[in-house]
Amino acid sequence: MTRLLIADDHPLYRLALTQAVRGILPDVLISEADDLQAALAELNANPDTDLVLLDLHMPGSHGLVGLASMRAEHPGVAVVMISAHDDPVTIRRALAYGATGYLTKRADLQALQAGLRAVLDCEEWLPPTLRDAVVATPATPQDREVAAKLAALSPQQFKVLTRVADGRLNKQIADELGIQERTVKAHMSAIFERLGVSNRTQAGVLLRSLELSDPSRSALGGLSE
Amino acid sequence: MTRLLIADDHPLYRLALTQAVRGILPDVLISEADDLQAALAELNANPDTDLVLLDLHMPGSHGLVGLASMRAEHPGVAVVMISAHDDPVTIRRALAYGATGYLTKRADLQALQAGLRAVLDCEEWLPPTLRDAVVATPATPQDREVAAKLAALSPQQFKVLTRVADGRLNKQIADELGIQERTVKAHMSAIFERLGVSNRTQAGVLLRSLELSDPSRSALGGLSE
DNA sequence: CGACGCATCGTACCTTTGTACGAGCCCGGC
DNA sequence: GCCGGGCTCGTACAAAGGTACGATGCGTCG
Repeated sequence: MTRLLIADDHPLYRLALTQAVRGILPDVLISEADDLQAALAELNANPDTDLVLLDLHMPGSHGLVGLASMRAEHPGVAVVMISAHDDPVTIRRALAYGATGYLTKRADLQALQAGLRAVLDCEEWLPPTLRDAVVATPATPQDREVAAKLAALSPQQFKVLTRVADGRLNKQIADELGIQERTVKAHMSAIFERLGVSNRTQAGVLLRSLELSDPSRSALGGLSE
Repeated sequence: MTRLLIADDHPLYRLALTQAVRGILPDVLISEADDLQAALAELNANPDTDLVLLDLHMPGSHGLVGLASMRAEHPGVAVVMISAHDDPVTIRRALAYGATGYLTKRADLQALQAGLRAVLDCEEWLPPTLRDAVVATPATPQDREVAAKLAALSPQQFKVLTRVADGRLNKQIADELGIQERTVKAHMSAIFERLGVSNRTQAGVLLRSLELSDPSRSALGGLSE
């Protein structure tokens, strides 16, 4: 049985996506989430999910952070980005960070379903109108490097990193993850080594570099005092 | 005597700008810089500079960081952004962070000179083709808030902040600025209070939120071990 | 002139961070 | 079965970060 997760903060668009999916896969299991935290929780509850449709901009996940989180914590789940912001550079970056495909919100039902079919057949898929432009846009060495570094982190290390990037203290992170502060420190040392940085501020900045400027939102969502 | 600084990492484009300026102001004093550090040094050497033409993307300054740096350290100097990336949202953000105008690199000589004339007369200026779109694009509350917070910092505090955002240690910052580590700590406390954050990681992330994703470059230039 | 903000430096103290040594458990691949 | 890696936890220590009191001199602005 195919299981699918739709992560988008727009209820109506979730509905439209759901119907589009059901049009080609009538008996698919579909979960929904309206922010990154809920989406990750959903994946934890259903690790056998086959595919995630992930909005590029939603609460708790701005830009490619959500994508990287899912790839890190659930490497076996395919993720397709969905966005109205169909810029070749952005698409190329999404692919560099492990996206299986990229669907534009401007696509009509037929185009959307064509993309879904391809992705469900485990093919990489891009909007036909943008494919040439994306192919002509190589991933930057920096993106490749950051993607490789982040891919080298273990799932738990990535969780720690996301909280570091929010400015949390080791003790707070330990409480949130239900582990001891010493363990957090052990993870931090491993993170520093694999990312090639020397302190938490640099690690946080590196992760935050996955964010994209979003017209409608600030990049400072998670800062807590 | 009018003094002007052209900050762009493209020598040919600097030359073109220089000639455009001389076409309307034959005896202007023009300095050049090819990275942010050089530009700031030039401003320190010539605090009586009237106007800076600042590229949106150049070494050491990606996105709006350079703009904010200049506004913080030299509030009296007008800064005009120059970029081929003429997105209304970006332009609106630049204005929120204190830019006097925005010139697009796609402008021809006449359009460029028209813009320069306006700016030299201390008028705000935008590309005519984009003016309507920009006016229709309000600054986000988040941008206003961040801009207000950064504007509340003193010049020296801003210098400290930029180095914190590069992951430097207090001691390193002290050495770079030629002051004692205790003084850096005093600045840090003031910075935390004014930015409404509680540690250096959050402060660094806040400043880095001014960066814009640049196709040709990574956002991690300043990370040093 | 007086108030204010800025920048600098001082002392003392506690917290947080980061490292260096170590360890045991579990799981999946060779 | 063995090995390696991830995840967990342990102790001890050095370094850095952050706070709370303070102080001085220097400009600017009303």
